Amino acid sequence: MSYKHDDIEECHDCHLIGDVTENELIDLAELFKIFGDSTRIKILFDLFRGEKNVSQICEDLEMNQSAISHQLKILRTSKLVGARRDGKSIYYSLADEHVRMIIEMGKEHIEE
Amino acid sequence: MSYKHDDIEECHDCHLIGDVTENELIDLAELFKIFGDSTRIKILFDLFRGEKNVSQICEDLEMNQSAISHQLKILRTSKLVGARRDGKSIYYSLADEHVRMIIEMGKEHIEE
DNA sequence: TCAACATATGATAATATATTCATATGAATG
DNA sequence: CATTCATATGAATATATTATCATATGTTGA
Repeated sequence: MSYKHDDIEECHDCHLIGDVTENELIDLAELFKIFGDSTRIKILFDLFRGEKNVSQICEDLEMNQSAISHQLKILRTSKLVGARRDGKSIYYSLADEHVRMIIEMGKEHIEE
Repeated sequence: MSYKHDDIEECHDCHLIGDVTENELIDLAELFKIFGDSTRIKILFDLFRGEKNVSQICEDLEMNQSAISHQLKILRTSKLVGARRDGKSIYYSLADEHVRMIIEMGKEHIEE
């Protein structure tokens, strides 16, 4: 018996794993992946207590501005953070309660 | 002003982001990273309903045995799944309630 | 309008990761 | 004990990801 995939390519919308479609799982992995980088999760935790501009985040994380901006872009694209401009600065904040919940869960995991 | 990191290397045990140490966040990112791969999350969802052996997982995911085994090893190493041998087969299962909770949360996110 | 500041972005290089193939290990059975 | 089945593992390749550097964009105030 061979377990090779063999490209019979049924559509990912139709293929169920448990009771969830393959596509849904791919999206879910995508979401977890965002949290799965230490720079990004540090940013999220940093924003947990309120909005901050980029310079503040750089100082808090002791990382250079470009690296932070690149990761902020990923967080923005994934709708995990929101941004607002105030003068020269841009203030970032957690996007919604859903994100707070996931982070909250992370905190609990840590504190257990 | 420069935001370069500059290797002043304070210890990660001491550096706080919010009220959490850098090391704790690195570990947490590590955990999320495991869930952040579609093959691994498919395996975890597949195991959500009960233990399965490797061949069954291969069939469910339509993926080749080696790829599955490699990912199972990562899941084992991270203590997210447990394994038990029965004859020639090895049965895998979710390691504990903590894992189930995270997956449960994923399911909710999907079903919202 | 120019200079200074805050942030974003593109290119690159270093590193990590996943899959595949080939093969090894280990159990069962004739 | 040789063969077959189930799984694991090492090496190689392909791909993705991250940080850095250099530079661009956009804002403010002189």
